[in-house]
Amino acid sequence: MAEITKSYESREVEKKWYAAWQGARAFAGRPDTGKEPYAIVIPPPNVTGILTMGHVLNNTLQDILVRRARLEGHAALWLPGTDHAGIATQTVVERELRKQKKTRRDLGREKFLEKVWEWRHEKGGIILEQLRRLGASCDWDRTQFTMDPHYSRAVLTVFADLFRKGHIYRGKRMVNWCPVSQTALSDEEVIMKPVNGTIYRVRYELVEQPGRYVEVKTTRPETIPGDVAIAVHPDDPRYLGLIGKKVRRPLGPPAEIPLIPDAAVDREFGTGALKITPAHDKADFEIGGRHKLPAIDVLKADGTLNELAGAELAGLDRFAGRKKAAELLRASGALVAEEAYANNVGYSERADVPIEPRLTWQWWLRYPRVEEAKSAVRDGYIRFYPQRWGKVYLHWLENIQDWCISRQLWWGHRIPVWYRKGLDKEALNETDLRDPTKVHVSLEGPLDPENWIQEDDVLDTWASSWLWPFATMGWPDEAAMQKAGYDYFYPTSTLVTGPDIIFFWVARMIMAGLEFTRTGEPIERRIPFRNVYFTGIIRDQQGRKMSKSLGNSPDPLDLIDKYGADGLRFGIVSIAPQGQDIRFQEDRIESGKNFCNKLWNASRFRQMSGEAGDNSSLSGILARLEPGKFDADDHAILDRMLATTREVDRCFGEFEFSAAVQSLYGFFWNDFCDWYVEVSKSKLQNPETKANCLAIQDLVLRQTLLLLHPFIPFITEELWSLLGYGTPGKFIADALLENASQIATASHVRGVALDRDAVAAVEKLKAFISQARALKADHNLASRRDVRFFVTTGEVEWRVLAANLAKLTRMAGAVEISRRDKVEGAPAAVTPLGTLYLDLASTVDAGAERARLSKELEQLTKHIASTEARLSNEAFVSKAPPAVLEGARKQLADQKAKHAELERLLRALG
RNA sequence: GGACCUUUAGCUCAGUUGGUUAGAGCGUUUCCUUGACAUGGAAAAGGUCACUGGUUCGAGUCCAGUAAGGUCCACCA
Repeated sequence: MAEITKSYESREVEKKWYAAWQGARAFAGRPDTGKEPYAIVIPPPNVTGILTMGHVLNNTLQDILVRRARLEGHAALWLPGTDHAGIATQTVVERELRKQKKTRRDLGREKFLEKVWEWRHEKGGIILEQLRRLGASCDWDRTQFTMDPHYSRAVLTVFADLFRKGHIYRGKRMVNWCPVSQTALSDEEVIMKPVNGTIYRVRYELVEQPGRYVEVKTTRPETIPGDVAIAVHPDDPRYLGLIGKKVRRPLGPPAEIPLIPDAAVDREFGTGALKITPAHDKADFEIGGRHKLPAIDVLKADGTLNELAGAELAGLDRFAGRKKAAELLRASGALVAEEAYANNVGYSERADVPIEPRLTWQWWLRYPRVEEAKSAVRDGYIRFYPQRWGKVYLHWLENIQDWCISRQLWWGHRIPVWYRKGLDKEALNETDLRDPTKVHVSLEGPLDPENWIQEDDVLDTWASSWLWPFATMGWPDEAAMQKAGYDYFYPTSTLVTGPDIIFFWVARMIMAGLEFTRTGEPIERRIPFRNVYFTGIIRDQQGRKMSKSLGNSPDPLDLIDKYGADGLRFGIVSIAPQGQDIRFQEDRIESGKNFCNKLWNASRFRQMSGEAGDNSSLSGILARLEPGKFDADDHAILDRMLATTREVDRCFGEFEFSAAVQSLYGFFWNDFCDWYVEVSKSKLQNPETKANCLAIQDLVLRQTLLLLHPFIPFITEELWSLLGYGTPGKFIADALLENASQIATASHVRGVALDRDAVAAVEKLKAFISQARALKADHNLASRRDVRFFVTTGEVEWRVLAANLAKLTRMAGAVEISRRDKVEGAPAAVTPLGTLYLDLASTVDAGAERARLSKELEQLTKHIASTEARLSNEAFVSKAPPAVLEGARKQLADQKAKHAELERLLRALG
């Protein structure tokens, strides 16, 4: 067995074991009918992505789940991959082209796509390499990409199927248009931002009554040339006589437009009169439609004004146009007033510019399985953690709008629709769309392609990633599904993702799963996953979201270099409570590293303490236990080990990862290292107790490594091997993690009858030691190891002390602890095992001593008063449960005994 | 406007169905390089649990309200 070195070198160990795992295909997800399946599909990062702290948290949690599943004996699969991320990727490649002063249109569609593929092969998927550094145990042989041929087939199959079922249609509607990317966006890709702008009060002159005006307030004067009416509320007395009259449009080509009544107008807002610009506002479009008014589009696709806006505005960008429009209005006297105004403006999430409501032809999807998707979560087939996200999910589904699935991009799945040559696309109605002589929809395309023209648009990226849980497992190809183990692994177990994509992705995957998998079978077979764990969002210390633009996110790879992958994993999990956002603090990552160091050194101590005996299996270690030689510490550490095992079990059941980590941390550091290892030091010097003590250490270390392995896989694998717990050619993950009752049963068979009072006994010993150390510290003797203690105590207590005397003397840093009948004039402390005196050769400062004891007495008196008050409350005595009552009585008795002893000590001081 | 979350030690957070004197890590003070670990050990200081009411024998915990901060959805030009 190799020696455990003085310090843990994460870099080499991580490299070594990751290569070993991959070489042995330890992460392969293989269906095994003798085992329970456990599957996770990764939320596919953008192929352009690089690892962020969010990814670190998210993927660490997935790795923890899948590694734990392996230890529990499941056939586990973690399926990785990337998303083609339409806009993001196309933008990256276009940016590169721009450096060569080219646009994608210069290249043409085919050449441009070649460039994107080139880019993807060279630079895409860096993030998957980075995940390996983190220790992610994905089945890399199965890596998926949403533009892979078989995945694309799944996407197009779904399109054709939904088209055939009538869920997909083409329509000219108001969409969110991004003038930078020059494509339509779904509602989910638009984020509202408060913007400080200007609102303009503009007057429109009545045609029949020159000199009389109707005033409106608008934030967008540049769209006035697109006005087709002024609307007022039908019951608004201010405008009663004016409805039906005409006003002159104050900007753009001269026109007379009517005043129309419409109940959608808010009388309270502005002047109560609203300019109607159907081409540039959703509400206006609806009002225009009701009154059969035309829509005049004054903008081009790139957001510049066109000739319909008039000669002065044409060619200007919309923001420059706004200024110019205000100037023109001012010059003509139509601008009555302008004031600062804060309103909410929709921004393109990707390009970060205001979106333009724009009337265009797009493909739309009426979502399938909406009701069933609600039921899946409402009725508990799918569980959300934390549960409250279920409400957000249901609210979205209640108010669901059709999904605009077409994008005016090139990078993506081109919509499998062909139009008969010579047809006017714009004029196609619903009937034409379903007429196969006019419109062809299929994966293969028409047999006579020369007579058809394919749709230019591609599908929204999310219209491919919503199929992720089953398209990654071969769907819809039977042979591929067979090979991937679809029947075995679907539905997957748990999805780990951020709540920010609950609509984009989670809800849509549920609907897709319900619609496309296992038609006719019950809902629990068709859902894509059984649990969804929503992580928190990682924020910086000021509480801001971590983002590239703010530059407030540390590079995870730097953190790995600095603290090790295990340190990073342990740290990030320990600060990520369920369902709450996380304020990132690097010192928590550092403490993750420190924990690894502690684990390393405790193992080192174990190795240095003596040769093992059979360490290679649980039963081997159990056989080395000598139950007859157990003392209270042996009982207590095993009891705490089982309790921790149970607690970690519970945490996995509830997805409480940080609680699991904290429990393991406390157990290992405090119970094992600070106490058991310390008491071991005297037990190991005694040949009588040495072997049993080593066996107990092995039992605890072995179980701790197993429990910790999902969280910190590298160091646990290394120690597992160095301590000889494994067998050659096997990994720690090949072992089976026994639960608390299995271990208890197995120990029982070996004659170990765990003493449940031992924990309480050890607590008393700990209190005793603590008081002894405090006495020394109070008298500036903490560094001295030649001090003597005396104890005055009863027979029973002394027997406990005597049985542990060697350990206690060492732990207290004393040369001797002995019993006396009476001690006078020495500093003293009242412990649960008797009164402890520090043997001070020098004279005691009676004043200081009195102050110290008086302070303690004073506090104790307060506690006694409150306990007495409770016990003298008749209502408490009659209504509290007996256990609580008895506890209070015992507490009072203890407090009073201690009180009496303190008083006696004070009297003795004189 | 609607929904949700948060408020506990200087900082970041635990606190599981209401029950002894409210915990951890970091930070702070003092002491310690003793053969696993100074990435460490020991001792200590530090909290009227945001506020106001209510329920209860008993409230950090349950209920109502208030305040502050945050998130999501909808959105009036």
